Formats: sequence, structure tokens, C-alpha cells
Amino acid sequence: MPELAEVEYYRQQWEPALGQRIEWVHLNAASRCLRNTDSDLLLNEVPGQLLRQGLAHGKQMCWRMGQGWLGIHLGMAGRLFCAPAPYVPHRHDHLILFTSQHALVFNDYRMFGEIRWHSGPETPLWWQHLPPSPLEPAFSRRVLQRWCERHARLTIKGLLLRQDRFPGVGNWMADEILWRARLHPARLAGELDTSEFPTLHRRIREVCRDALRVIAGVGGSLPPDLNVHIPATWLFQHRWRPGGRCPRCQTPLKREKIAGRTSCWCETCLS
DNA sequence: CCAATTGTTATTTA
DNA sequence: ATAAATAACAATTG
Repeated sequence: MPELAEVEYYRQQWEPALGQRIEWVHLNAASRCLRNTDSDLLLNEVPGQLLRQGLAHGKQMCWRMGQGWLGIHLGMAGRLFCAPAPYVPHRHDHLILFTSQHALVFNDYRMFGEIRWHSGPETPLWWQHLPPSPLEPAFSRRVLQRWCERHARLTIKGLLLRQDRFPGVGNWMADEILWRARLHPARLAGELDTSEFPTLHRRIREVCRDALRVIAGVGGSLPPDLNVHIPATWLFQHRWRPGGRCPRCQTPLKREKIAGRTSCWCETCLS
């Protein structure tokens, strides 16, 4: 599930515990989510530390502690929530940070998520040199065009999914962007016309902004259905529905695997 | 049993 | 050698 806005939403879920001390840590050391982590080190070092700051960038998340950094990637089905203590670990809870009042839970039933721990004050390697987010000024129209030229033989859908270029954009956001820009997802990046970049650039930023407002901006309480706040005017609400129709023109939507992922678009809305 | 899933990575292919 | 396509990863659901 988690793309740009969902990641930000889940980041906010742990915020009630900011400034508080982690009293103890629960984790399943055999968990696949800890495959690149020294779980003993994490278990030894995290208790006693202050939770200082939570950062999100694209699909990546990082929690700054007193003397270290906790990296979290939510993968395909990961989520974070904050429950009042006492809290009994549930199935697929891979990591729980306990403060005196809270249980900060990382749960992921599909185990594509990842947890990492970096000791020490200096920024970990994996939190350095993050690619510019589509909402930063560095993500310019010129940069977008250059990337399309550099990956000329890749479909535009496949390009939008690249995290080193469009951090935070995933399958549903890519479809939403292309639908709004009226571009077929299988178009080759190198064959876009110069006149098409302004629209594409605008739509990328628009979908990122709108998604953050509608999903992360709701200031969520406990595990709600994140999607209920997404308007019916978005492709999102129709793309998986059997017999789903384009919310703009009511044409039945097309679905096909492009760039390895099921993609959805409206044939009559293409420009 | 088969196919699907809003993600990433290692391996294979072009 | 580089870039793109594919398989694999795991659990669950229809």
C-alpha cells in the first residue's frame, strides 16, 4: 500500500511519542524485515534512547534517536500505529518500541518491509544522497525531460516507478499521474514530445500534493481506511473496480500489465 | 489449485 | 558494458 502520502501518514502515527524515552523493545529476530539488520545491536542500543524526530522521504522513513537512526521501509503492506500501553504483540508485528505510555508498532503481514538500525550520531549512508522529491524545486521540468531522454527506451510508466527518479511514486500514483496527463502508460519516455513535458511535470507535482493533503493531511486517529478520503473524481477509486469507468468520461477503463505492474488507463482520454 | 496484490532486488536478456 | 525485462521474495485473499 504505502506510497508517498501513506508513508507520511504512517510517520505521523508515531509522533505522539516524540520526545519520550524508549523503555524497551520487542522484536522477532527471525523476521524477514530484519534481514539487513543486526537485531542484537538494535535490542541492546535502543532501550533508554529518546525518540527525537521522524523523517519521511518518498517511501523511506527514518527515526532519529538519541544516539542512532532507525530506518523503516513499509514495503507492500507495512504500517505503523501507536497503541496505548500495555499492548500485547500481534501476528506480523515485527518491531514494537515501548515508551511508558505507548506501544509504537511496525506491522507487515507480507514481510516486504525492512527495518535497519544505524548507531552513532552521523547520518547513515542510507539516509544520505536522497533523490529530490517531486515537490522540491530541484525537480524541474528540465530535469524531468532529461530523465526521459536518458531512459528513452523505458515506458513512461516504468520510469515513474523508479525510486531514484520519482521517490514516493508507486503503482497507483503513476496511473493517477498519467491519467491526469492523458498519456498512455506504455508510451516510451524518449518519444514524448517537448510540448508534453509541462503537463506531465505539473501533474506529477499535483498528484503528490493532492495525495498528501487528502491522505496524510487528515490528521488521522487510529487505523482508518486511508482511501475513504480520496475523492470519486480520482482514477484511484475506479481502477480496481470490476467494470470500473473513467470518472471523467465514463468509458470502461483498460487494464494491462505494463512495466511489470498492472496498469489502468482510459483509452478515450488520451490526448 | 490458480492468480492477484499500492515494492524492491538479483538475475537474465537484449 | 549498459539498460530493460523478468523472476523471486511471503502471506493472504478471491
